[in-house]
Amino acid sequence: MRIGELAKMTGVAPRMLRYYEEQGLITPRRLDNGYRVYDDYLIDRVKKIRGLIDSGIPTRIVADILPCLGKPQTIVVQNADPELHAILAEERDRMNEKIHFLIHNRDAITGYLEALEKAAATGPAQESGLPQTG
Amino acid sequence: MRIGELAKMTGVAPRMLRYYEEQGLITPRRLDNGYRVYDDYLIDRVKKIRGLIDSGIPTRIVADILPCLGKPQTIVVQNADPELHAILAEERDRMNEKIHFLIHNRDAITGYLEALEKAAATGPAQESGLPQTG
DNA sequence: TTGCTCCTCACGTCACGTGAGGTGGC
DNA sequence: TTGCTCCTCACGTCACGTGAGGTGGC
Repeated sequence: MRIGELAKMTGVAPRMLRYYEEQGLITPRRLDNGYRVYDDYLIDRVKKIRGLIDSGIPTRIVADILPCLGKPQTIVVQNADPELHAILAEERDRMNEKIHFLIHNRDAITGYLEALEKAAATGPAQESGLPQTG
Repeated sequence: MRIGELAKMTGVAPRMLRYYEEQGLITPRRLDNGYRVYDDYLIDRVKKIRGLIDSGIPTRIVADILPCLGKPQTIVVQNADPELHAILAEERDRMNEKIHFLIHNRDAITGYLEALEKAAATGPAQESGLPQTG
């Protein structure tokens, strides 16, 4: 499949797929005309890459983590150096913090939205209590 | 309080506090020597700013959302234009997606870490099954 | 003076977005 | 030819990090 189709399958823009290639996260083959060709298994890989980057993990660490997330049967744990363990544990903690923060903020925004809708239903000039952030 | 103390209280680097000021999110007073002075209530505000930016909300939208999250008793819902409602609803949805993604990735990483630790306990040369991402 | 904090540029980085200008295939 | 996709530069942006070079207060 070519870059446009992979972009549609994953929701990741072609520009970003080229960027991830530049960062060494994916290495598609090329046709004679220079067009990139992607195998089907890369759909999953790209989604994982997006998930990790979205989690705030920089590309060079994504490159370390990726082999841990694919083809579980073939991962030889012995190969994992202790440094990777530390990196992963740190990232997990950071992700936990982020999850809590996100939930907190989402609830605050949801509360405000509900107040807005209630106000719209009962008429204008209302005041709103809402959950506190911080 | 000065910038260094606020940085300690919030975990946000002085450079970032100056950046948020540049973006119009906080406006500290100044001493005669040019030093920034922050009131106590800004601790909370800075934490909220961090939370929102960490949620992937850009500073110019943070500026819109901030007044909704502080001093709940005094928010007059009437003042909120429908555009803000749409922005907030969109952000809430985005945050929900992100939360799910983060939880999924965290679980995958946690699973791998557990496999690593089990392998370390039972000896080397083990293989690891782990939860799939994607 | 020493050591700490603060200040303002100002350049670097990382993960993007967005063109410009050109080619390939139906 | 038209319309679509693809290509490679290459500059812009946003939220930062990291100095350089200098000042203020104990």
